[in-house]
Amino acid sequence: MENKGKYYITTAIAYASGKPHIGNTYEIIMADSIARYKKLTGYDVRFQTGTDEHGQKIEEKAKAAGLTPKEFVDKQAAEIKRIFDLMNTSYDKFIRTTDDYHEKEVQKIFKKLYDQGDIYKSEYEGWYCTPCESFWTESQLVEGKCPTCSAPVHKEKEESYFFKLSKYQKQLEDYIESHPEFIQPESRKNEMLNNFIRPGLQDLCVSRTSFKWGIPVDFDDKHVVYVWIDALSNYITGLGYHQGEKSDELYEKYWPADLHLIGKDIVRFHTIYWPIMLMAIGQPLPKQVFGHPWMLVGEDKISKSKGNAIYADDLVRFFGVDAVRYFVLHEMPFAQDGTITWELMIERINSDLANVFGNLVNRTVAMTNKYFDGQLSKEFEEAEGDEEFRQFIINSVKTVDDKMNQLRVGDSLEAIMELFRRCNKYIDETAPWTLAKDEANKKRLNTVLYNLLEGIRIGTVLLAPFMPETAEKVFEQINTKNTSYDSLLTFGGYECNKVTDKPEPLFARLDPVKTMEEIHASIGPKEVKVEHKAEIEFPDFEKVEMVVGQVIECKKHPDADKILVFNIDFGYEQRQILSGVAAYYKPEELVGKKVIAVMNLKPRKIRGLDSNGMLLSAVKEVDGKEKLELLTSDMEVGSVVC
RNA sequence: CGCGAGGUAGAGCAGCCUGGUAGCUCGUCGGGCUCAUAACCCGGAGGUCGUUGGUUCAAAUCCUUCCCUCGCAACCA
Repeated sequence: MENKGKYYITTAIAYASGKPHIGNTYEIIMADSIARYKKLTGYDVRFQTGTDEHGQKIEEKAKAAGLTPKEFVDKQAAEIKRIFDLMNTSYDKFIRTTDDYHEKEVQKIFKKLYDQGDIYKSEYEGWYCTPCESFWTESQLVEGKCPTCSAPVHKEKEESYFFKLSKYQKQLEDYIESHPEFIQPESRKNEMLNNFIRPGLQDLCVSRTSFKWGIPVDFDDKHVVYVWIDALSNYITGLGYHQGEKSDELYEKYWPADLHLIGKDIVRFHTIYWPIMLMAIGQPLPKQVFGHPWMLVGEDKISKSKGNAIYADDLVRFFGVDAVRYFVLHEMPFAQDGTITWELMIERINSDLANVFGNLVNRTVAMTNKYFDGQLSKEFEEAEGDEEFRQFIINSVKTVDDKMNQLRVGDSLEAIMELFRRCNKYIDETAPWTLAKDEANKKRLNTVLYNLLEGIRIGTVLLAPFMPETAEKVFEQINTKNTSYDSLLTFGGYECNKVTDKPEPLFARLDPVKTMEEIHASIGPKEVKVEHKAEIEFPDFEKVEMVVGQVIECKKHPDADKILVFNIDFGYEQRQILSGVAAYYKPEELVGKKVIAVMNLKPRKIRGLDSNGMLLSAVKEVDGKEKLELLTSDMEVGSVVC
């Protein structure tokens, strides 16, 4: 096969603060399928992924876990790698931002930018709250005081290094405009230009003094390099880029990247900060950045705190690696968020993988055994419809290629399924079991089965980048070695080897009800993670003053969507209390209700209105939706709750 | 008027850029078939393409009004 040149693809590096859920895992599966497809079609591919291991959050999480940051990220990185391996992803390089060669290069890059005046030392000025040790912006302050503890704040300066993005703004804008394929999907391109670049780029804060777990700035050790320069440069340090010296061969060969595959939330960093960094160090820019959509569970964004997270290893345990790969790749639209639920997963496996694909292979192999003892010959007898069938199969190869070149992975898989559906239809059209009744039709029957096995072979070669293990199984069952991409360009590459005499079903059909029961039994209980608070003494509890009061008046907060403003009668006084229940109640339906309020909570302003207490309510997550009820009482107004 | 995405058959989506008979998968109903994993194949029912007005010979598609949903931001004492 002709060598089409090199192809360097990367995923974003995963933040090593927790276990990646299926939404995170989706990215590397997609990258893997693209990498494998490029390899199949004749590219010299390099595929890099890894972990982002610095930052305050990791520092804190490590502390909470009683580990050093390094011990903590070692554990996390191992877990992330395990999941990537479980998903059978063929990355060539797993980089960790704590790798020493990476740290060294980041320091050199930082120094280089500083020396040439692109990074300068300045001060970040903001409102500082001493008790909370936090900076706040003007707009975050509540009445000029700390929004968390209401303590007075003062202006304070934190020393920081800044990167002069503005210097490269014009150059970047020109690049983006003259390379329409650079940012994908295109809607993101306009977003970047209109919202960030054209209004003028703010200089970027690229160092921190507020935490220690990062790459030290080697000429100013109070500072650590903040995420941008550290994380983004992994794409070149992983290839052996050396600032100011000759880089490794790998770098010379593979850079610039052909594709950075990332989530849509970090498009900005990859299409603004990263290109500017590269311009500043005089390196070529990546050819394309694709911000893929997100995978949602039902209607919701996946989040651990919501408890709706679905993990790759659980999915694999129930469905197998390739079925999970198929699902996430097939189900994710190009530019719109996709949905995953256990039910959808079962449906897809049954209809596409078991019924259409698995069953096709099974019935074809079975007939080959039944009518020809498993071995066909190349003696053919044409009939009407054969040519159209062959054309359809060959056209599918082209369709898949078109779609893959546009990174439309889901559409590619759909085209492959379409091919298999066409094969099933061909069986019906030709009715091999009828041909088999008359020995005179032997040659014709041989032709029909040959066309089918060849269709399956072609479809399976196309499928291999997406479902590698399944493809291997099919190649074994139909006993073909002819699995090159070149062999797909003309119909007729199947060798007529003896097929397996005991075809195992590729995918078992799943009983939706039974499978869901099993899933609930196995996963359900674990999802409910109760986080208990520390034990308290009775006197602590006694400090809380709770009283029954009646709602006299209730209206929406004029400036806050989620908040209702209550006027509540406690018998001895009336109070205004604010509560964030607007999503659950209409104001008028609460008038007259007797609710329970905490009276001695420190008053606080919320978006301009005073709240002198807090209403009690019960909250629980039910079926992924938060359910809430304000607690009420039938007791007289003014009753003390204890 | 904070930013963004979206509203097309019971469900999930494509089509919209570049107007020209509304399409796919699942479900449902009916039929066919018996090689196969009760699978496969064919057909039917089901949509005034969120709403208003406009441009046009022609609008799901272009412009406009309003409504609704979902992210992000702010706010849940």
